[in-house]
Order: sequence, then C-alpha cells, then structure tokens
Amino acid sequence: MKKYLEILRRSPLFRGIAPEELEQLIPCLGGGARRYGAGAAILLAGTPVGQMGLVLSGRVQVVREEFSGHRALLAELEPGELFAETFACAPALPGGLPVTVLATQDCEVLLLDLQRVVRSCPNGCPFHSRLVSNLLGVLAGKNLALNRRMVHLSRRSTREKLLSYLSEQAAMAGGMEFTIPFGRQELADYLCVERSAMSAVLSRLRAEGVLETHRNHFKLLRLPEEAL
Amino acid sequence: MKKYLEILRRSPLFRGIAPEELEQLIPCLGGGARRYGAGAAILLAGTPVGQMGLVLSGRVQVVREEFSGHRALLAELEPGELFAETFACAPALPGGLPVTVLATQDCEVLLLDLQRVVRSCPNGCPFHSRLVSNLLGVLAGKNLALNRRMVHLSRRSTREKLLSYLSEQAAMAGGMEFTIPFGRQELADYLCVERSAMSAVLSRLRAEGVLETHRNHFKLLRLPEEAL
DNA sequence: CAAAGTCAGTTGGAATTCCAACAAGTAGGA
DNA sequence: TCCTACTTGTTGGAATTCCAACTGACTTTG
Repeated sequence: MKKYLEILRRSPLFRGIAPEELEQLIPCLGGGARRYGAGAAILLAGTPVGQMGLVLSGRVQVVREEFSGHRALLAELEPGELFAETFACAPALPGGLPVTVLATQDCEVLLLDLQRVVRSCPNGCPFHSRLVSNLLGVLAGKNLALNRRMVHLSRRSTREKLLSYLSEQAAMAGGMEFTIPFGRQELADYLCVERSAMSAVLSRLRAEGVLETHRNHFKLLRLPEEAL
Repeated sequence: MKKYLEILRRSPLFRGIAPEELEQLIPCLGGGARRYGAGAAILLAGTPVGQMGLVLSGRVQVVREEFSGHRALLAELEPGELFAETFACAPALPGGLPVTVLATQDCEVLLLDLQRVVRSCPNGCPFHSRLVSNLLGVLAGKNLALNRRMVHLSRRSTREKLLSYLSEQAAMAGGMEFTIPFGRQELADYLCVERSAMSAVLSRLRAEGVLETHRNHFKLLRLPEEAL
C-alpha cells in the first residue's frame, strides 16, 4: 500500500490528508488493496451495492449492460479515480448495482465500505470529517458538471447548444477568448449533436461575424440573443 | 422549532432520526430558524457559499439570474425540501453562489452550516453519521436522476428520446403497462422537445403498433430497435 | 519525402423538427 | 346543460438536422 500513498494523496477522496495520516486512516477504513487480472469483473451489475472503489494501478472501465446485450462504455478510469461512489451513496437501489466495473488490464483497486467512511471510527480519528467532506465534494462536483451539461443539452437547436456552451466557456475563462478542452467530434458528442451539422453551424456563426475559431481556440466577437 | 419536528422528521436530510434525537441534534448544528418576508432574498447569488437551507414553512424559489437579466426558475420548494446543498458541498465555487434563493411568501427557513454537519460534534452525538449518510444520499439521488434524464436527452431524435424514456418507465414499473407522472407538455419539457412534434411522434408509434396510450397511461406492445 | 491517419469543413438529398394555428376531447364550475 | 379552460392531437410550410461521402489541411511515421 505504501507505494500508492502518492496516488491516494492526490485522489479526490483523500485529497488534503497528509501521508502519515493516510497510513493511519486506510486500515481504519478496512480497505485492503485487491488485485484483478485483465478482463476480471471488479463489481458486477445486479449485486448489492455497498462499496465504492479507487483505482490504484492499471485501468478500469465502467460499463452498462443494455437491454439488447449491447455494452455501453460509461467511463474509463485511471489510477486515483473513484468509481461506484454514487451508487454506494444512493439510498437503496432496487435491483442492485446498475453498472459493471471491469478491469481492462491487470490492476489494483482499493475497495471501501461506505459505512466505514461515514461512521466516525471508534478511534475517533479526526480525518474522517475531511474524508466525508471530500466525498460530498466529489458528489456535488459531479452534480454541477451534470447540471452544466444539462443546460446546454436542453437547448433545442445545434446553434443554441453551441452558443450556450461557448458563452459558458467565455464566462469561465473570464474573457471573450478561450481554448476549449474538446476537439470537434468530442464537442459534438458532449453536446449530443452531429459533428458535420455542428461544423456547418460554426461556419455560419463565423460568416455572421459572431466568432472566430482556430482549432480549439475560440474568440467570441458578439453574443447573439439566442445565447440568453 | 417544536412545531416543525414533523416536517424535519420527514425531510430528506433528517429522515430516520427520531424526534427526541432531533431536538438534541438541531441546536448542536447551530441551526436557528429564520423568518423571511415575501420577496426577501434568503441567499444571494455571488455571496460566499457555506450554508444550505431547509424550508420549514411557506414557499421558496431558486432562480438563476441570466446574462440578459432574465430570471430562470430552477426550482420551487415546499416545506421539508432542501436547497443549496449542492453548492454548499462543492469545493470552492469561484464567484460564490451561482443562484439566488427567494422567499415567494412569508416563510421560515432553517439555515445549516455545512462544516457543522460534517464535523462530528464535540458532544460526540451519534446522529451525525446518519445525517451525513442522508446528505450523501440526497446528492447521490440527484446525481442518479440527472443521469437518467441525461440518457434520454442524449438521444438525437424525439422518437428516440421518447422510446428511451418509455422503456425506462416500463423497466421501473416492471411491466409493459404503466402510468407516467407527466402530462404531454410536461413530458415534452422533461425531454426537451416540441410538444406538438412529440404528439405527432406518439401518433406514429401508435399507428405502427408500438404502443397504446390513454392520457398518462401507456402500454408498450413491442420495442423497436431504436430503444436500444 | 511519401503514405497513412486525423481533423475540420463542405455538400446535397432525405428526414425530422419547429412553429403557429386550429380541431377535438375532457374536466370543472355556474 | 352550457361555458370556459385546459389538454391532446393534427396540419402545413419553413427551417433545421441527419447521414454519408468527399475535400483539403495538418501530423505522424516509416
């Protein structure tokens, strides 16, 4: 476990807890590192929910088994990232875990029991409250990200979705010129629109003198009313 | 405060905590009820975030002040409901609270400091862990609801959005026949599509023998492939 | 440098959605 | 019952999106 202290210290769950405190905290959470071979199921859909996981090494996929038998990839996680925390925290999921977590390579994960995280431990160790605070922060952060995306998705047209996203980015950057973290296909996926249609809309916006683009770098010249 | 014990007991935050324990817990959270007149601002956008609120009486609106000065109504809350909990739990929101919370009638609100909720109190009162658990549950539940909706919204066409929603409802009801909690306009709003276009799509699905409808009652006869 | 790959933009016809207006059905109150 | 209000379904033309295929610019790699 020692060799993973650095990863833990930077993980969203253990952030802000000093290494020496971590060594004290981990056993107190009953968390042992487990090793999984490539292709193994770490958590299986339909099984009771109670623990969440943290990737220590290797790579992990979260997938949803569709009606049709088709597998939808929901997330691909790197060391330090959390999984299943939402399900572990949700009150009573009927039908058990709605996703499967797979090891795509040989990997090690730390499985944590929610109850142990929430209850302040008998030793009264003071880092629990930081832990809880971090966990709340993770859930709230996801919530905000989902909400932000929802605001864009709820716009009806590609044009409105784009303008909504771009004006948000401008606001976050604090200016009319900014670089976005997506390529065109990724942006189209994020906004749930057709890439080619989006490209056409971007061209139109350029022609209208609304913006200029260079790859991922955007400059908004003026905001049309649709941006709200 | 006594007269609100029943509301507290049923609120998502204090659920599962007995009344006598509540009386012990509330002061320990430093939560005093505050009274606001109709139209007063309970929490103001841009101010630092640190507390969340619980409606005790009256009615409260959460609104977002848009760029344009336009006000978007995000939620309308009744006694027992929580507000601003996501913002209070999110780590460091630059720019302060992104929404304003208004009293639309005379009302009473319990404002709670997140730090007090998270830190197990000096008296070591054991209900904190239940409280934390509840709060995690609230955030996780919102997360799941947002995710569910996102799955539908991310479908490209009205038809796909509808089928996605209806097959989810069927799955939740455990059968091909179920009643949805929305009227047509509300459903269209939830799925972010045009009501009339949606009506047309429903007609087409009926004509294709995919489903039957009677007001809010639906019967799925067979699932086309687009439903995934 | 050439070949292959990737990314953004363009195009055109089919399909869908948007929008406004209207029609038909239902519920509640006078 | 009549009136009114509300909900749902329908329609038609304009606008937009979808989809597949292609072009051209730039990158990577052998």
